[in-house]
Amino acid sequence: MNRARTFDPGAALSQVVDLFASKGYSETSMEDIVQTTGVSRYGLYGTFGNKRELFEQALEQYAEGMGKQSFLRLLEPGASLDHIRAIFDERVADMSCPEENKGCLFIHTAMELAPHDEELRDVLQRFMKRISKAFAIGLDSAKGRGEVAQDVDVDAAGDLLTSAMFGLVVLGRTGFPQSTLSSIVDSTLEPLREKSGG
Amino acid sequence: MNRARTFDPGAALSQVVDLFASKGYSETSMEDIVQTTGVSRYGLYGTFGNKRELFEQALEQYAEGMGKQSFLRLLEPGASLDHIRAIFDERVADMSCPEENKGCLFIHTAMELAPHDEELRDVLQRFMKRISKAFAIGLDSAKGRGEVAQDVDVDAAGDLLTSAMFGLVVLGRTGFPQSTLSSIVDSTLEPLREKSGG
DNA sequence: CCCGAAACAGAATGAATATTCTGATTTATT
DNA sequence: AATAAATCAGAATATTCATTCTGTTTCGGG
Repeated sequence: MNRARTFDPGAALSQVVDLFASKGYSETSMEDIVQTTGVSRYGLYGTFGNKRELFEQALEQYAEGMGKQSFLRLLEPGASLDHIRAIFDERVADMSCPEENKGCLFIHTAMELAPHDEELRDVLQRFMKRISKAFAIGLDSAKGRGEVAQDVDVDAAGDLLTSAMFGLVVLGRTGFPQSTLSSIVDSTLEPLREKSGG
Repeated sequence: MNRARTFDPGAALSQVVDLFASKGYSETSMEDIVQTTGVSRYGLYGTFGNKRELFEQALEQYAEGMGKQSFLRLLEPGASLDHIRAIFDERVADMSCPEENKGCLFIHTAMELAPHDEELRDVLQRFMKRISKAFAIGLDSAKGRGEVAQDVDVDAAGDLLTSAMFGLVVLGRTGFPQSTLSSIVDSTLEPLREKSGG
């Protein structure tokens, strides 16, 4: 009886995620979203609600994507310091490719929306805690492999790595070269490492 | 012959700095600025140019203020690790006072404007490099006092601390408690410290 | 093959925004 | 005191934005 939807909501949301991650909330207009996704206003509002709700769903898909792409590995038994290093290296690579203009939906949310949107702030905080926890679990696993020093507090180090990741993105956005970002990653991870042959 | 200006441009700019630092560029309207400063549109446009130019001047005043308030100490001969710690603690205190809603004009500039405004990106990069350099000089001084380990590369560590400061602000904005932020500061600075009595 | 419910494309709406304009007001000099 | 230049407060303008509305098109069930 009804006409079928002509777009795939998941695919459209992915494109919306990229837009918001690159430009943030205020600088991304519904017109941008219509143009980029090819979905009509009717479809967007009917499927996702208003802009604010669309952003929330984008944030959730972004977090899920980050989890699957990067952090799930840290929860597996064989997780090593190399896995953690790889997560930072991917982030550095993203930031060193200016034409792709990848940003960070977490930072945009924190800076633009979190202070006056309690719900988004809580959602964001939950996601960040999940990242810290994943780092902590990965570090614990790496400790078991003798890669991380025994005296490292993995929970505290998890928060440290989460925070460090955001700092890295901010420097990447201001155009610092890949070499600088990589050096910061080195400086961040080096102190955690078990000194071999001391 | 002419009527005198009824406002102090420096004081007005200070208020504009606070507005932009708290809410960023897009979310701060000229109407906000008129209301907060009490300065008429005529006065604002006549004195500072358009919004973009006003922002640039705010960014410069912000950087100067940060320098005078925080980083100049690191250039003096007696600079110690405690001075560096104090800079982070002040930042943590700012972020732990939600009603003041202090933000960071550097991060807002990096996330909102730097990718598509080459001039602001270069200005911002210059300010960040200055901060890294100040940290490096402070670390070198602290090294001379035996507080920082001899094998620390102060230039690399300067970049690390700059990046860490931004990560801290992002976590502060998403509502993490002061204890978490302080713990991250501990984890950041601890590896630099000379091990006493080893 | 037709009907109606749902989706489509895009026009319409109303609010917000950056910037400019206007008439009244002030003040240093004559 | 009178003048002219500059400032002021706020109205006017033109644009952009989020959201809603409208007439048209599609397509499953009778």
